Amino acid sequence: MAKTEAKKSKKQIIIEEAATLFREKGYSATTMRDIAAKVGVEAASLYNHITSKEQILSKICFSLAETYTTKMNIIISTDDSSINKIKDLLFLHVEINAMSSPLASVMNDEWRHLTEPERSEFLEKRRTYENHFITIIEQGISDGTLVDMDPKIALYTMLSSIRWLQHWYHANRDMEVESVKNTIIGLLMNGIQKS
Amino acid sequence: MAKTEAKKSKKQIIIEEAATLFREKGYSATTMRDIAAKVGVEAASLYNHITSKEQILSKICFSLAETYTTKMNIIISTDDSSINKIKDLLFLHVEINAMSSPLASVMNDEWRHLTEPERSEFLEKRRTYENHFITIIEQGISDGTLVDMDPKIALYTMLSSIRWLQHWYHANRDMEVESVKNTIIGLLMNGIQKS
DNA sequence: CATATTAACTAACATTTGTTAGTTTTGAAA
DNA sequence: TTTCAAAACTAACAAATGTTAGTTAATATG
Repeated sequence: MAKTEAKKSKKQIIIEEAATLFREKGYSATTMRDIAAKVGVEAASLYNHITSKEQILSKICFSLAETYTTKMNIIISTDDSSINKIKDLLFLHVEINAMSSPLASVMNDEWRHLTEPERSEFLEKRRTYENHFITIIEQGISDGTLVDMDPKIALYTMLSSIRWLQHWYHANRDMEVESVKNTIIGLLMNGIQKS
Repeated sequence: MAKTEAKKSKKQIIIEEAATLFREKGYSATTMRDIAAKVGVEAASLYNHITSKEQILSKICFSLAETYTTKMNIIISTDDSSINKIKDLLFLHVEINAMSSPLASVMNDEWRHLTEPERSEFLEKRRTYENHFITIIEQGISDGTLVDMDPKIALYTMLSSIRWLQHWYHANRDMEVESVKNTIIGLLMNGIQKS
């Protein structure tokens, strides 16, 4: 009563438990009965709250995609330098992947199990996001703050480099969040080689 | 007759077709009937050559793991500088992920569907590989050629950064292999920031 | 208390799954 | 041509899967 924690809807609980299982076993290997057991309910009861297994996946993918898009728009609209925008975006990715609700893992690895038209819609969103990111990198290259390189390769390499967090972080709690953040961003910015 | 190409065993063909499907749809979502169709045979016929679906996955994971281990041992046994050893290992990873037989993708993403005892055996091998890699990084740090940083974080970041190739490369053939290689290694060595 | 809605339950369905059994075809060696 | 093993086939299995139908319990509202 004292606490003002938003009471989670059962639907939300189902989605979160499902996400945990999807990260652990993958979408296809996770059964509705697995999810039901985690929620503490019979499989058939899930259908009072969700309409299909795929809808769960869809909700996960699109809700996180929405988060990325929103944050991206905020960062774009500032008049920060391109290199700072990139740093901000990388921090964002590190945070989402490390804080590791399982959402990141599922969105990145299981989107391919979406069926049409959600699949195309999702890929379209991702493409748009990547294009915005690439534009920022190109600005950095042309204003001379970034090394001249293929921006696409740079983007994929950077984003990919952060993904291990979603699988590893929750198993390696000995590492300090701040330390992980700074090491990764430092590496991407300046490399591992002492100059 | 003129060509001395090793005639592939049917078992090998099955494993390769399966690997392609596993990369595309994931292990669990790929059925024995899918594999059979690709091979051009009925599902039951596969069992004249392999003993189970899981054995296929197992063969894929361990054969590539073997490749990594062998190459690692060669690189370790040279008296090259630690930074050159690291470069060699990164090149190796780029090559395996880019040349992209689907093996890399499957080993990295689907190993968790191995059952015991293969699963533990695989993880053990991976651990050993990583530990060797970390040792090399530590040498580089203590001899002053590498930036002082957590070697574990550095390792995971570097290896992870290369993984996008396994999913993207075969779709983006417009990029030149050499260009991709050099951009990635350059980025990891010196970062994206102009100094 | 009466009532209406929400959400749980049991039972079952139609498919799909990996795999086995038993049989026929293929193709090389004799 | 006969023979024999390798490898294909058809048929079927038991188990597991996502989902629906129909019903009962729980909870909030009048």
